[in-house]
Amino acid sequence: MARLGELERAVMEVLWSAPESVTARDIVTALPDRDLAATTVLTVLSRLERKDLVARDRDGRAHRYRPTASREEHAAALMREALDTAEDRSAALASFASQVSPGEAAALAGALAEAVRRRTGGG
Amino acid sequence: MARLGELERAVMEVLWSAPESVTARDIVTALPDRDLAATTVLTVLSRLERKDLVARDRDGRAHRYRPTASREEHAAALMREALDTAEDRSAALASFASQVSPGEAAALAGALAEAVRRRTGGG
DNA sequence: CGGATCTTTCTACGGTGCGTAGAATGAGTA
DNA sequence: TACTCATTCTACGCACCGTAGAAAGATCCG
Repeated sequence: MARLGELERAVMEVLWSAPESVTARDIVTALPDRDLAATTVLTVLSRLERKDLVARDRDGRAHRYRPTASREEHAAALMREALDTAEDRSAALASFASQVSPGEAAALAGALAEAVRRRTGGG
Repeated sequence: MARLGELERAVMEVLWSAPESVTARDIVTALPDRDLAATTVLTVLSRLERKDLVARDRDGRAHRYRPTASREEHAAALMREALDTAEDRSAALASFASQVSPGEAAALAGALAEAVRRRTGGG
C-alpha cells in the first residue's frame, strides 16, 4: 500500500471528515492555511485516485470526490500490512498486544469476540 | 517512523535473520543476487542507523551491525503507528479484528489476556 | 448558439529519499 | 612503517511529492 505525503494526508483528512463527497474547490477552502491553487489539489486528488484511496463521480462540470475507505478501515489495512511483514505473526501480535492501552485492549478483545461470533454463528 | 526502500528492507532482513551481529561484508555475501559494492551496503547501513533501525559496534577495523528491534517488534511498532492515525481507535481495531484469520485471532486474544495478566498481576 | 467561466488535464520544476558506487580517508596488521 | 581493508564523503539518476501555470474541456447565461 502506498505511503502518503503531507498534503496527500491533509486532503484525505478533509475527505474523511466530510459527511458527503466534496469538490476540489471544497478542499481548497477547507485548507485555508495552505492557500493552495485549485490545480494543486486536483493533482493530489489524481494521485490519490491512482493509489485507489479516492474515487470520483461527475457532478455538473466538476467532480465530487470521496474516500474509498474510511480512515479507520485504512488504518486497519495498514495494520494488516505491517503484520504481514513479520515472519512470526504470533510474536508480532504479542508485541502489539503488549503496547495497547487497557481501553484499547478491551475494545480489541470485544471486537475479536464479535468477529468469532460472526464467523461461527454465521450472519 | 520511516519507510524502508527495497534494498533497505533486504538489508534489514539479513540483519533480522542473522543469529549474531554482522559486518557489511557479511551482508554483501548474504545478498549474492544483487552483486552489491561494499560501499553501497555501507551507505544503506548508515541510512538505517540514522533511522534508528540498526546500531553498530566497532570490531577490529570493521563494524558489527545489529537491528535495534526484532522484525516482530518493528512490525508491532508499525501497527501501533497505523492505529494512531485513526480518529476512532475502537473502530479501527474492530476493522482490524474483522480481517484477521482464526489462528491470528486466537493468538491475539491470548496475547491480550497475557498483557492484562501482566498488568493486573504485576510482574 | 456562442462567449464567459469554471474544472480538469497536461506539463513541469525543485526538493527529498533511495539505489548505487567511486574517491578519499582512516584504522588495524604484518 | 607500508599494506590492506572498512569506512566516510561525494555524487548521480530515478521516483515521489508539493506546487502550480497553460491548455483544453464542459457547462451556463444571455
